[in-house]
Parts: sequence; structure tokens; C-alpha cells
Amino acid sequence: MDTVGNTAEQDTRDDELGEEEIVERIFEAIIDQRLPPGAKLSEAALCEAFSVGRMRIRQSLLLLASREVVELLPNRGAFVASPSAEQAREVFEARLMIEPTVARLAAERATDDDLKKLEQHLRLEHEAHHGNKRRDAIRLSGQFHMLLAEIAGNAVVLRMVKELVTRTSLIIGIFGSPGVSNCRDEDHDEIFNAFSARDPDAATRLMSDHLRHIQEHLELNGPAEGTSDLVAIFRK
Amino acid sequence: MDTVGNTAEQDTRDDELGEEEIVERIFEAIIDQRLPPGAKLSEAALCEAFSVGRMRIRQSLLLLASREVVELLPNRGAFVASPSAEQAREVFEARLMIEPTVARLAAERATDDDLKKLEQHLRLEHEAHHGNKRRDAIRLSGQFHMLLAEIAGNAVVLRMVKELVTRTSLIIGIFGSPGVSNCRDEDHDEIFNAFSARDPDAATRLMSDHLRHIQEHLELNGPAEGTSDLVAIFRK
DNA sequence: GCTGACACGATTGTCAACAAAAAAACTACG
DNA sequence: CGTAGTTTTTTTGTTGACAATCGTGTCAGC
Repeated sequence: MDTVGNTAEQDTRDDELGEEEIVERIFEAIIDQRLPPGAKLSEAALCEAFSVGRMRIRQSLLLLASREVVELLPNRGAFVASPSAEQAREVFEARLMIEPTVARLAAERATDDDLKKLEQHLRLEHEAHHGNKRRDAIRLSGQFHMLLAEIAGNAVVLRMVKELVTRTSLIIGIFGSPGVSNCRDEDHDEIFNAFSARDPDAATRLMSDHLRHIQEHLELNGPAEGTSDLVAIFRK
Repeated sequence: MDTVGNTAEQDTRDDELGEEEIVERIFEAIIDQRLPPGAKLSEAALCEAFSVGRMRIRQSLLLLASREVVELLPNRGAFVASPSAEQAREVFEARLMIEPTVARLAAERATDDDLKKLEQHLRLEHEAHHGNKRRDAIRLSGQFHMLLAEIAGNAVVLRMVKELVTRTSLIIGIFGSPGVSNCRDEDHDEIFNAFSARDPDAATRLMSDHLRHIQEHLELNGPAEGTSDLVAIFRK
């Protein structure tokens, strides 16, 4: 169903899921916007969903909270985070700090094999976009950014980008216009062209523009933050 | 004893420490190099050290592991991480990606009050440096970078910088020349001068140079990684 | 009819005992 | 005297039950 091709990370697959896998699955569900901001993540429900003990779930939720993807209210439980406008600003500021340089490094270091992987990925993005597969489109456009970080060859930065992309999905879910999807795939195409042309400077600039485009399509002044919890939940 | 002036974060001080506090304390201990790379973090010992239940410690260690500051070996326990040369490269690449822009933003946004705080901090750094208080000097020079992220006004980035600074302490512990301390405080002085002159471009460039200086003083080709574990443990 | 307190149910947080695995110590053998 | 195998001990991982807290529903009083 929603299984992604996970080539690596197959070490602990005896019969139970590790906490890292659970975290990954919840990350994906949030990127796909199957889990909207503010959704309650009941321990019991998650225990049944993943067929694991409560402790494992508890640890996973703690991990997610440490990435600020989940909010942990004492004695109340875990909820999918609802970033404020201020937090949204911070996330995009961080992305603008990191990802243009990621694009530059990736463009400098990409092998021919990497370019082929990128091309293949863009094909999938186009398919999803034209086939009105909104979920797939969103997930793939997030994965594009992670793929770049992977090509850049820096695990530290990859982890940061993964967190930022996931939080961006939440932000778009709250502040985004309903019809508009995550990234415009034409932007991704242009970045890829810079890769093909071996032009790191262009890749840097295009990524910068791309992120600014996304941010401009948000309404960060619109919904008041105080009511955002309830509003976000009920306008699903 | 070794309590640092923690102005904020005094919410849960009834009688037990929260996991966030424990994580913070261990972070500080690693920055101070009281906990060398490879040191074993036994659950029982930490339980006694912090006077908390085993579960709290367990969660704290998981949090630290998720920041790659602690290595968690199944059925073996928790150890302070021993970054490889490759990881060291990645950490510095990430810092060079983020911190020059942090310096720029901080320079643009610093209030007069921020400048005073910076000046006060540099005074402390000088004292520690000239008074041969190596531990204090290292801790303070790390805090300088965090202070900049705080002034930049971005909590997301602040958390990233905190993680990177802590890991840098481990890296210096492994790959640094014994006598050389963390940062040269003259570099910090120059950055502060750029702040005073309201010159964000200079601040950006100086931070970039500063980080490169630190990296150049490491011997990332020197000690083989295989022996680093044992060596690091026994030269406490 | 509406507002307050009270009690119930459900969920989360914590603890202690138990099981499993690895490290250490000891013994026997080469 | 060194080494390999075995037993002991320590440490980690997991499960289950229990305690505390919060949200909800009910009922009495105004």
C-alpha cells in the first residue's frame, strides 16, 4: 500500500518493529497529510496499529517530540504538532540557510548515477502530479529535497532536512491554500537542469528561489494562532 | 558545584529532574569534556547521579542518542559518541552551512541589549582563557555560538547549533591537539567588532573563517578510528 | 433553566519484578 | 603458563500491574 522502497535499514525485521521504523512511518504519514496537525496520537491506538508494546510507542513519541513534529502535553497525551506562524517563519528561515548550500554541494558531487536517480524521481513526480495523486505528489516533492541532501553526502544535514521537510508539510497543512500542493515540480525540473549542466551556482540560486516561492504561497498572517488547534482539526 | 547559571527553564523543579534537564546536564558535561568520547554511561550510575528512576534515564539516553551525542549499543548500554573523521567532516560542513548565516542574521537583529550581553560574555571568555580555566574556556566558547543563534531569534536553528557545538567538543577531544583549546577568543572578538560596527557581511565572513580555523587545527587524518575508543577511554 | 460541584471512566505516568543477554571470573586442559 | 570452555554475576530490555491526572457526564442547588 503505502510502503516505500526502503533499500537500506532492514536490520531489525524479525517480527517486531524498531522505534526508528515507527518514527519513520509516522513521519511519512505526516508528510502525506494523513495525520493532520492537532491529531491525537493515542498510545493504545498506536500500539494496536504497529502491534508493539506501549513502551516502544512511548519512546517513539518522545523521539518525534524531540524533533518538534509531535507535541507532548503532560498527562494529556501526544498530538501532531500545529506550528505557529512564528515557527513556520523559523522553519523556512532554516531551510533557506541550509538547502541552497545543500543544492550546491549536491550539484558539485553528483555522480552520473545520482543524475539518473534524480531523473527517475522527477518522472514519478510528474506522474503523480498529472494523475491527481495529491498524496503521492506531496510525498515525492518532499523526498526530492531529501534526495538532494543524500547526494550531497552529509548524514547530519540529511537528518536536518528530513525534519524541516516534515514540519513544512504541517505548515502547508495549516497555512497553505487548499488547492496548492507542496512544491511546484517545474522548480524541481529547473534545479535538475542545473545539475545536468554542472552549474552549482545556478542550483544554489534556484533552490533559494524555490523555497521562497513556497513560502510566498502561504498565508502566514491569516488564521489566528489561538484558535488554530480547534480550527485545524475541524476543517479537515 | 558545577551548576551553571540557567536563567530560563526552571519550570519543573519540584523535587525531581525532568528528562530535558538531564539531557542538558549531560550535554554540558560533554562540552566541558568531563565525559570523554567512549565513556560508558551506565544506567544505574546515572540513576544515582541524578536521583531519578531508571525510566527517566533511559528516555534521556534515547534523546541523546537521537542527537548522535550518545551511541546506544543493543544489550551493551550507552556510550558517549566517538565521531569518526567522516562524521567530523560532516559536522563542520553543516556548521559552515548554518553558522555564517546565523552570524549575519544576529548582526542584523542584535539589539543594544544583545550587544551588552555579548560583551559581558566575551569578558568571561577572556577571564577563563587567561586564568587557565580550560573547562570554562571551552564551555564559554561553545556558548558564544549558541548565544549568536539565540540573538538571531530562531529556535529551530538554535537547537541545531547546540547539537553541532556539542558534537564539535567530542571531535576536538578526539582529533584536537592536546594543548589547543576550542575556539580562539580573538576570533570571537573580531566577530563582536563586526556586530558593534553593524556590519553583517563582515560577521558572516568572519564566522566562516573562524570555523575553518578550528577545522584546520584538527588532525582528521591522524589517529586511526579503530583504536580511538580504547585510547579515548583510558586517557581520562 | 442554568451553573456549580462531584464522581466516573479513560488515558497517561511510574514503578517493581522478571527475562535475556553480555561481560567477567573461574576452572580445567593442553 | 596460556587458552578454551563453563559458570557466575552484572547490566540491559521487557512486561505487567498500579497510581495519578485529566476529560466527561451527571446531578443537586440556585
